[in-house]
Amino acid sequence: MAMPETTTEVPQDFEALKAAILERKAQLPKRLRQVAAYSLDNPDEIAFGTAASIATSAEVQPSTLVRFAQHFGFEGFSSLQQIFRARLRERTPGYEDRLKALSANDHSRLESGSIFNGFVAAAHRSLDNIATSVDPEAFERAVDILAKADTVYLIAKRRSYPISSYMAYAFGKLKVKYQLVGTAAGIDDDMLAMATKNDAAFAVSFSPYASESAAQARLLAERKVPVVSLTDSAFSPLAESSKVWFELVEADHAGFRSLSASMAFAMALTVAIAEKRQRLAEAE
Amino acid sequence: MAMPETTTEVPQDFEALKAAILERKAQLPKRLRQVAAYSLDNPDEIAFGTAASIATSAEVQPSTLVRFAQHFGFEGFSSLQQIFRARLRERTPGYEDRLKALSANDHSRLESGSIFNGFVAAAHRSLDNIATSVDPEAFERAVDILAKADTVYLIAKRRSYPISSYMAYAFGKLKVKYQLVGTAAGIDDDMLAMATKNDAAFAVSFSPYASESAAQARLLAERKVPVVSLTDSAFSPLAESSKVWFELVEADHAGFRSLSASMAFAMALTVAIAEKRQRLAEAE
DNA sequence: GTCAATATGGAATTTTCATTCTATTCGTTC
DNA sequence: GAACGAATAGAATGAAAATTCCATATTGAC
Repeated sequence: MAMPETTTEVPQDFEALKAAILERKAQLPKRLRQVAAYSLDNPDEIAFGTAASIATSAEVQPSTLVRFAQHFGFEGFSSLQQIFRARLRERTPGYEDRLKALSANDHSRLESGSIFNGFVAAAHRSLDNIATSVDPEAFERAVDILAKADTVYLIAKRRSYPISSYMAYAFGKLKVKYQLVGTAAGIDDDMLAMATKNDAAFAVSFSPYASESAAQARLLAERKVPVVSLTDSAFSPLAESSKVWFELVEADHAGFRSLSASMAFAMALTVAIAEKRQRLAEAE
Repeated sequence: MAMPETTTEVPQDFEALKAAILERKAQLPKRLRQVAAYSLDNPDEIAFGTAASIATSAEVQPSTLVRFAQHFGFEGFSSLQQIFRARLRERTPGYEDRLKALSANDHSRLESGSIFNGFVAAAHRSLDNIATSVDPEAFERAVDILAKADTVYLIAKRRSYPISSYMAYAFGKLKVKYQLVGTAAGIDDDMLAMATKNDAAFAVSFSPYASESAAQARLLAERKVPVVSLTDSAFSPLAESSKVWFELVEADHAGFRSLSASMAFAMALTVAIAEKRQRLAEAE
């Protein structure tokens, strides 16, 4: 066999390997590129899995893994795997060390660093908060209402718009009928006019409240469309129109409120609804 | 598969195993105690080694390792080894448990509760990850590029759209000129045609990649408009068009990736840009 | 000191896994 | 559009590893 090992250097550590993969990714054939992407996206899997399990997960054949390794000068898949294992050995992933990593990767040294750290910390605080402030039974009721709805109307403006736009994306993927309300001012009310009591709405609004959202929620409530809402205050005008409502106070940094907890909440709600829908559909 | 042990509980994570070992260490026979000590002193070896290599290193027989594992209720050595591997694999062990500990508000009792907990834990993990994976100097460069831009073009589709829609909202409040690209397909290119090298773009794209986003970023890059991007893989087609790019892998729950870390990143970037702009304006 | 129960060492066995081999597909070039 | 070469899938192979088994040693009780 003609060994190209004198010309091409075999990467000896993970960084070198990563660089080599990125450099040559463009010229790699389809399946090998697939492996290349998988290996950099899921390095832990490569480290621990067996050739067979990795192959399944990356949707290639085991033999492809071997060929991939040989392409980069390794003798076989096993010797390539050593690189991925060494990577985990080197950096101690203990929890205590992880916190130190924050200061080792010292953002605060640089001008914008403290801003970055501040937002990450605020997001953490928000998430800690959410676990205690959301009542699981209310959550269950909310899921129930929205899962039984024919179409889910998503109401959100301004700062809460990203939340509902995520939900819209996810609902689309999950095949849940929805209407995103809050884009163009004019057509909103026409949309809402079509809602019946077999539908339901999910409204998000944080202070300062967008008065339209509250008005739209009230409109729906009057027409017996059940409304679930997420706000940052029990005094929110949304609360009174809602069958179920959640109070979720996001932590802030420099006056800018985090959205991480709301986002996590929205994802959980979305997936829980989709799951419940599936169960309901199967029960029929 | 082993029968579900009714009398002795099999430790399911490293912490539980460690506790069990320490508790029963005194009553263990000589060789098993030897293994116990070795396993807690060299957990990485257990994770990566083979039964034979570990046996040699711990100066026992391979069969002793199997006996040791069975002593603690595992089926064999391999299943015990999984615990040691999981310890290295899980980026931040502790959050799932911490949430369970918070079970005064016991979500997991209810159906949708575990979904909720799962997403909160995933968000926490993502945030831990972001602190280590974002290079502060790259962040600084990104802020610099975008702060000096006349107009910031925000490019995002699908799952990343909520990110840029938040940035759009915040930029509006902060009086930073921006253009949100990604709403209606038709007018996007006309918008981008107006971009000059005095502008800049921020593109977000996660796999599966929206090819439009990549194409638009390339278009801008060709016209010397500096592009900063946020992706979840070095393989993202965005990376090659970007002056600065960030790789940010969000943790997932049940296959749904969190957005919390990206959101925190976006907020930090937005505010950092606005702040820098103000400083630049004052300096004039 | 003897017996029984438990623990241990080391070989035998079985299982699992990486690698190799070959037929087939895919993509190019002439 | 035919023919060649590269790339790939999937089964076959052989090596390595985990586990089991059994003979021997050690420990503790009476």
